[in-house]
Amino acid sequence: MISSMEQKQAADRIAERKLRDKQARRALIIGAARRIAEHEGWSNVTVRRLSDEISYSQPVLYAHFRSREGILAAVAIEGFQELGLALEKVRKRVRSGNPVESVAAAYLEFAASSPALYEVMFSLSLSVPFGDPATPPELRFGFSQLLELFERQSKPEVITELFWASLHGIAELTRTRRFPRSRQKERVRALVELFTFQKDEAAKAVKA
Amino acid sequence: MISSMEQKQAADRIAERKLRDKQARRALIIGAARRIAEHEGWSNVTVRRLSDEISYSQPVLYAHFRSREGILAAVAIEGFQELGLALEKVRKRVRSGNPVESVAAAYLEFAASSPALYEVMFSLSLSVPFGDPATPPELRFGFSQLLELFERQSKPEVITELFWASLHGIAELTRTRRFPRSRQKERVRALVELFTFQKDEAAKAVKA
DNA sequence: CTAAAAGATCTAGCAATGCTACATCTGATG
DNA sequence: CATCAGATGTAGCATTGCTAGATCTTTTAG
Repeated sequence: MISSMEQKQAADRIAERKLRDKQARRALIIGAARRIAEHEGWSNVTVRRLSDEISYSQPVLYAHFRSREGILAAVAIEGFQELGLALEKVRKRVRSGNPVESVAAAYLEFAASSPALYEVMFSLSLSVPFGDPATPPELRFGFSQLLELFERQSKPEVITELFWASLHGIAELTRTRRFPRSRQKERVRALVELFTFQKDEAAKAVKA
Repeated sequence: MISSMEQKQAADRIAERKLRDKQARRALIIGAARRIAEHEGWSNVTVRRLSDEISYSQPVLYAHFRSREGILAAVAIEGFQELGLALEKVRKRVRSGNPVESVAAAYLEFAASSPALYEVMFSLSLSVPFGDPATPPELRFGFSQLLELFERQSKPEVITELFWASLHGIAELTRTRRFPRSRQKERVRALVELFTFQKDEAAKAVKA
């Protein structure tokens, strides 16, 4: 009886180790994809190149992901997770100053420092409305960080969506070089001004 | 002498006709690409499919465009032209009401009614800063339409870029289904409110 | 009017890609 | 130790963008 128990445990250990190995390899694939994309663009992220990079044959990749697009989707989700964490960090840490400004800067910094990552996050159609329960939690997490900024406003969802859209537009048009980087600071300043609501709207008028 | 003259003219005629034919075929290619993209997505716009569609062999396409991407770029430029015209039309026609609102609605209507066209306009990197003289005039035209909306503001370029970024963000996040369509009207209303500047800022406060 | 030259168009094929059926090899099991 | 299951590799298919060379058509020149 004991022997069978021990065997069971041994089998479990083996299963665990195999799972760890598998997850490690999965992380290796995702990491390679990110690295190549960031240095040489997504068109150079081919299945053959990835299999080379991790020193396995191509079919191994298909044991981890359904398709090439599945790999990109995994990278994108990782990106959303990191973006959410970055925003949360800034929002929680900065007590002084305008939180809207801090979060906006953090968002744009994220997009600018990992352009390929940001690109894949939005070029894919793993897109489901945020309300939908099928939406991966990583996606909702980032949104919720923005939401907290405006929860005191009259229509938080609408304002949050608008704020996100503006940030995304700036990030995207900057990434594709349609906006000159030279005016970026002014753009952010103007954005923050638009989305900073005084408790008393009249205060602004009086001040001016 | 006269005979040689006549020959010259005949040769010109032929050259003209050939040019017309070539342009017509070019338009045919672009049209087919747009149609297929809008119905079946850009991944179905293959060189073979296009050559089928216009009843020519594939190499003919390369007499018109350097590459497949060149075809997409041509479609994108056509798109920018049409967007610019649509905005101009609305801006000039609507005298009553808020021009910012009309233009915003027209922009989003354009993006929503031709999602594939809008997609290719911004997914390609035919992207050069607007200041750059190498930028196709079609691209600058659309921007100039938005610019006129805010030319009385203190920093028209910055406000215009911000407005454009917001519109683009809304369009893109709606197209990829990250925003529920149900709140679209409210989003536009909030956007318009943010970008409508009273001559006297106090008026708003007083009114409230 | 006819032959040569120029130009337009097609056929056929290359290299690269995503993906997969099948063979092989390794390691766990009794 | 033999067997069997699962992991991994080999080899190949269909599709893609693109192009060299052959073929056919039109223009030019004698």
